[in-house]
Amino acid sequence: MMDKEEHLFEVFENLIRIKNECSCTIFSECGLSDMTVKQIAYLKAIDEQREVTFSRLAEITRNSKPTITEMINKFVRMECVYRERCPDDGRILYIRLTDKGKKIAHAEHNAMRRVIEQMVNSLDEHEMDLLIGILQKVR
Amino acid sequence: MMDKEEHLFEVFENLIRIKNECSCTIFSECGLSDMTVKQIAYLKAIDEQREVTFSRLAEITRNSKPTITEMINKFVRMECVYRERCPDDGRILYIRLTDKGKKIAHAEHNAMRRVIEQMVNSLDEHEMDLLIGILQKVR
DNA sequence: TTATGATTAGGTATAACCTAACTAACGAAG
DNA sequence: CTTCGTTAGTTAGGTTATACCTAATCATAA
Repeated sequence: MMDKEEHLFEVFENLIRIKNECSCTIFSECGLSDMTVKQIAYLKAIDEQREVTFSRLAEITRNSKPTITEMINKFVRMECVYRERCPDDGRILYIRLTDKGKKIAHAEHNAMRRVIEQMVNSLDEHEMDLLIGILQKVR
Repeated sequence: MMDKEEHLFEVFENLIRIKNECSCTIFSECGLSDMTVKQIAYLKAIDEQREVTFSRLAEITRNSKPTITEMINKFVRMECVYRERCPDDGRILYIRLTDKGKKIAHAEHNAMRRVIEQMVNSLDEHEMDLLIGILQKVR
């Protein structure tokens, strides 16, 4: 049994490697290999909220509003987000992700997609069913 | 087919989630949730080399020697590494990982192991064979 | 006119790097 | 066996950038 565990380990290492390669490709496609984990987390936070304002983001991330302004200015320089004024209330600005911002926020997700696509290409329908059946059992 | 892809995606998301939970557990077991990606990469570099010295690490990481001294002092404060003088040449110091340092360097690896262990517990031998057979086909 | 949302100004702390100068230890030459 | 050049690591001191903050200001809404 130990032997099988080892084998399974190698197989999964391989899959994770493929996934990481995909993430890296996506990040370098955006020309942002040096982005910090925190920055990516912030972009994700912006993505998850809809219609997020500066005050709201300050609340969520537990930072002061000037910190958020600074952060957003940086993201604007990086072309990841833009400001959109609320049509009903001129004081409010929404923070929106650009295509590039979305790409980064979804990078992990998309890397996963690419690996799955590779699977779909490598496996037949029967194997897919088997795989789904087996992996569903793991909790 | 689209439907199966979606299904497979969910199944894998679940596995990755389990793995990430494991990594987080391992990091917080070390009381170091705020470690940077770079620091972990450096610990891994120390782990991969054997008998690594300050000069060698400066070479590998393309930093100056004072930078390495500073970095190692920090890791010593974090109780991740210690210095060991070379018995044959008093000028040379080896950088060694403590148990905590090793734990961090191997965190990803160990998280993977835990997930595999969960698989081994959830699946019978036949299912394991099937799984290995199927996943090996993905390249 | 007061409250609210965002920005600006100005400041602090720390990280992550650097060069130059120093100390300790080795090893070969005289 | 001393001395001198070399090597390994450290210290001192500096730079630059990041990531935060408070207080004050500006624009808009109610």
